[in-house]
Amino acid sequence: MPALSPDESATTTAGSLACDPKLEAALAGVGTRFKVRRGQKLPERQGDDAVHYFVCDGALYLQSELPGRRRAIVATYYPGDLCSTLMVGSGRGEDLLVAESGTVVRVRADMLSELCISLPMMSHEYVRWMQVRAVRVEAHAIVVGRLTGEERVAAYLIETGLMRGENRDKAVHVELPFSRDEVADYLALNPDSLSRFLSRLKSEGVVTLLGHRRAIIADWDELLRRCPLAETLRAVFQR
Amino acid sequence: MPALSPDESATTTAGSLACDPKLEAALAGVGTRFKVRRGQKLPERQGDDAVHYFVCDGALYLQSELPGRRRAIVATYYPGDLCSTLMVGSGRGEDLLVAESGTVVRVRADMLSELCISLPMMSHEYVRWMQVRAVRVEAHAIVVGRLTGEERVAAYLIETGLMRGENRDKAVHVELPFSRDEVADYLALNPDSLSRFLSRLKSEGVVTLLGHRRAIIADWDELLRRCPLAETLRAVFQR
DNA sequence: CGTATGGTTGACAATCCTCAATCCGGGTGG
DNA sequence: CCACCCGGATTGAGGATTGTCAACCATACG
Repeated sequence: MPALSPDESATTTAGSLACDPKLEAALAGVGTRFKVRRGQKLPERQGDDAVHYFVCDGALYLQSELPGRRRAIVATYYPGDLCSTLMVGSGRGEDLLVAESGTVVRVRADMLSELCISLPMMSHEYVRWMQVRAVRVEAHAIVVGRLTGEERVAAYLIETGLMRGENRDKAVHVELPFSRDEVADYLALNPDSLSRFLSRLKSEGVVTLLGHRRAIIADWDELLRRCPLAETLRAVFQR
Repeated sequence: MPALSPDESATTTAGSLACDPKLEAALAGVGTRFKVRRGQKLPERQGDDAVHYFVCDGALYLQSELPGRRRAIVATYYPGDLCSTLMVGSGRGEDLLVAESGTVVRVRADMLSELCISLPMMSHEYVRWMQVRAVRVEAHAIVVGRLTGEERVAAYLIETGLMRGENRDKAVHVELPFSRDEVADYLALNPDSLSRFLSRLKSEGVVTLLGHRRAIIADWDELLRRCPLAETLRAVFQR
């Protein structure tokens, strides 16, 4: 068993990862729990208040549109993550979108603040969410800034494998939440270039693609060797 | 007065920016206040505990070294910022360094947690620090991932101008905390390329460089026009 | 079974990196 | 006060990587 492989004990199917039910219940008590569909844009305000989205199921991402058909996907939110819109401004082209249909709990910012006072464990958890987010974005900044195209693709597969992969007889199966264009914008790559790098990994037997949304990482260790940030990613993307 | 210019009321010299004295005093009460010199590496542990550094004066940065002489500078910490080393692992090549000599307060992680319980305002501030940090790194990820070389250089000058600039008869004077190589690694650029882009901005009369560590942004508005992320940077780098 | 959407691939262009030569500025010693 | 030297900064030529555009292919869906 390689040290960096996804949790072997994970037997749930991808997309229905466990997230602390006590937290979810506490948040649902002061917020609204509802289903979201892929492609849906989540409002960053409720009236005049900022809101938080707790991901129960599915996946969200934060994008930023730039002039000239450039888009950056800055962060991905997985089940158990809290996405805060306190600093999101759609006036600056930033939007929170649903990558994979699922369930979220929406909580108004002031409600969460109150909850943090009445529930000390929530306060602790809130800080942890923010820290995890900061550290993940840092790792992501290194990926898009200093890695080559092929290393970036490896980094994405490692991230997704760690967050959503299942171990099946030495290979890792992953359901990919992103479309090609979304992966490309997440990795700051052109979709054409992304396709090339993926093809290379395919032809070298590291991964196999089943349809458009399912990948089998045949050689996990080889994938790790192809990404200089593998160790950091493991520390940061952990479920 | 351009809408995006650095605060006109700032009369302090760069490097001695104001940071909330009450916060600083509260932190100094449970931590250690000391001077740091440029180039110094700050330990990320104190015994077995993680620590936080509150920047009173000067500037810090977080770097990550990669195989093959690649280095990424992931974040810069200005006066008033709190740098948490909870997730920094020098085992993965990450280090916290001093860009500009100054003063910091070091607080052990458990001490800060206690302070957050006894002082509700500190808890609120802690969350805000983490959020600001995440949002800045997000903006930075867009800069290094999706902007062209020249746009990145403009982004850096805007960031530094907003955080440390002084308005003097329509121009903005800035003391740059980073060396050339550090700026290059912060922008995910090669030092040679950085030099080229700076020369272009110089020859076009947007900036003037005085010595190696001092810049005069002659045409602030033009600089903003050259960076598609100017509006976001203003929202995020604000003192 | 046809159409539509999205993914792949090839040729070429643009951008940025690498390496090496040159330049400049600041300190040192004559 | 000036010549010299050293380290960092600049600049040029050439190469590597990635982006662009267009044609082709596959998969999904009615």
